[in-house]
Amino acid sequence: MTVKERVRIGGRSARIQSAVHDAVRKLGALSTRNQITVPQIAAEAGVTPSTIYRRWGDLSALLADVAVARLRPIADPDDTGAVESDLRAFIEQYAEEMSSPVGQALMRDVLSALKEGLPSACAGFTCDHLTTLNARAKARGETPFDIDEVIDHVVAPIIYRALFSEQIPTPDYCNRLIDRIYPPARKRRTAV
Amino acid sequence: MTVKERVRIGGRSARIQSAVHDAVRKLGALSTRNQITVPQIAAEAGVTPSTIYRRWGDLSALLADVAVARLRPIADPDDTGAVESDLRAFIEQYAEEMSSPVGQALMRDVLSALKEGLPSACAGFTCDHLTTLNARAKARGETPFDIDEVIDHVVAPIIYRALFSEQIPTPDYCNRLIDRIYPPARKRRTAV
DNA sequence: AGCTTAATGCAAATATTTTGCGTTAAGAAT
DNA sequence: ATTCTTAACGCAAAATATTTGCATTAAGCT
Repeated sequence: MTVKERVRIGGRSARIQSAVHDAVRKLGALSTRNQITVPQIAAEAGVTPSTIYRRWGDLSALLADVAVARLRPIADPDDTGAVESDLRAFIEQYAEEMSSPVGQALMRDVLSALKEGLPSACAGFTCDHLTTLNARAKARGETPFDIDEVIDHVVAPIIYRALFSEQIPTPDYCNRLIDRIYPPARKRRTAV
Repeated sequence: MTVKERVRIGGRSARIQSAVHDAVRKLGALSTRNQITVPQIAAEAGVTPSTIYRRWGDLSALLADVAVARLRPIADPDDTGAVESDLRAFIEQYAEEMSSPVGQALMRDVLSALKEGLPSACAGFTCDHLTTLNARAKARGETPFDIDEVIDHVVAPIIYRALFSEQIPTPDYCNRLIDRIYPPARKRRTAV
């Protein structure tokens, strides 16, 4: 059994990682994906191109690494007081982000890299958020929603349209999807 | 107003297109996407690399061009005698194809190319098939299904899982999705 | 059959990627 | 705090990919 060598994560390695990621974000905002090259990123980050090739392998692996970092959540979804409104607020923001040009580009970067597990890791971020909303619901004594049902019938249609449709998912569209989980009959009653 | 120059589509142009597409398919079967290069494809097709760069622009545009050609349907879905079984048969085959390694690779090729309209064109192929099934239903005097509902709640979950999940959509899973369109109450009756 | 010109081949130039080897510094051990 | 091992990085050269100018081939119209 081979012993795993020690990977160095401090000092210079960390600085280079951060500089390269910042360079990718900056150049990504200024040009399209097929205009970005490793030598450009290296110059912007202040490293030599072979450093990038050695550490990441190729451009698509680097773009995916940065995309995963950007897609990884940094905070829990907003707490709106009830699980239904939590879900509606979360999904509306999620749809806005994922269907924006930046969101679409990040999803493409993740899917384009030939690295098994990346797309499912990103899907896991979404699943984690839904789990957080359900944990709150339970803490409030509310009935949690079916996470698989939300993924199949709310998240999947939104992502499918963000990637494959020329019409981006609107807030109305998202709320209509969620109406299948929370039918709006009570809303009609309170509207009278 | 500029006059569009005549594009030549016969003879040598057609042969080169066919040879290059065949070369991409052949090399795509033998290696992973990041191992394929334009010079390799050119050698396999018997053309010079600059021909490929001039005609397609870059490797990802070529891969997308070939992916679209492969995703474009060549026949109508099977006619099983009733719209529900037509849909079930179509979706089962669609899920099998799209979640296979080849299907996943083709979707990634289409999404990776920075060419607006390609992903939605491919989604259009699916929509066309659903329209065909509904035209048959109407011809039989049956009630057609809601195409948008099938796209959002059957197609989208399948494609989402094919791209983002480590578990591929199974026939059971697909049929459970379709059960939302055609609830299986009558099946329970005949099972007794 | 002749003509115009789009597409292609060829080769050179430019850019990117890969690789060997020396240098720097991360991090463990003392 | 110092020393030691060695992972990560820089540099430069080599290999490969991509781009471009120009000549040749042949598609398609008259």
